[in-house]
Amino acid sequence: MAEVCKVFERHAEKITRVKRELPRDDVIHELADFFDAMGNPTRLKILLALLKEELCTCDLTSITGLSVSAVSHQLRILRDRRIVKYRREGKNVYYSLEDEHVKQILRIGLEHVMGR
Amino acid sequence: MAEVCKVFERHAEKITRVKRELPRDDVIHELADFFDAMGNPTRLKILLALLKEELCTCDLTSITGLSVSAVSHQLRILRDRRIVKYRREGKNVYYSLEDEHVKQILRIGLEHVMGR
DNA sequence: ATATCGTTTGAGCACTTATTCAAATATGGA
DNA sequence: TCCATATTTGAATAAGTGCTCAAACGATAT
Repeated sequence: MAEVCKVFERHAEKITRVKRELPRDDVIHELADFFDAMGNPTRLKILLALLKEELCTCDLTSITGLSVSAVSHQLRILRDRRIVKYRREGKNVYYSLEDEHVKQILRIGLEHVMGR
Repeated sequence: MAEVCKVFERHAEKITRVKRELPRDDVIHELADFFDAMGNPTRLKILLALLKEELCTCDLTSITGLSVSAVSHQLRILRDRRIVKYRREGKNVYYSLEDEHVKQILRIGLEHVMGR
């Protein structure tokens, strides 16, 4: 790394300013994990389904067409990254989207890919 | 797959409704690719830098602290998925964010991880 | 044309990740 | 208690990903 080109001298100011204004590395990592969680077809399908309404693991299995185990593994990732929340009701565990941010991002993303 | 549990019978209506309202699979894949592109620390750092201003490959190398090659590879992914656009000016290639959707999503995402 | 600078590309490799399978756990009912 | 249903978990594996290195490309200047 760090085979800096001559541009550095000309752009030095700009570069240090941008560097200084950038979020801390741990914030960047956390945000990357957040987007990464939505960046997989299976997990995204789960999230888009939950954008409609609360659903249990079994519902999501039927909706995605995957095995119960596969869905549960993906749900764990979404839980760990606080993108979905859940509640137990008898034998079922119901999942829903964590907050408005998640919903907004899903809607804007949809708009983005639909409109082109 | 498809080892559907008994819940299916009770939730049949709900499930088919959600299924019907879900975007087409190709749309979901495209959207997943979109989020996936932001779901990597290096690429995300590049995007957050570009949220501040237009920058050339070399600037981004210096900002990320990675090799020119590594940055260029990641820029290719961001280009292919239409998350950044670019223009050539002499020997330099300047990159910037594709549109308002991308900027909005980055800002909301930041809000999401910062506020907790 | 030759050289230099900035950038891109392809191959290769270490590392990560999504799914499957088998087994474990949790809840409610007979 | 024992059983069925719903869900979670861990190990294993096949497929995918990010980086490095070496080479090529494109633009400008000499």
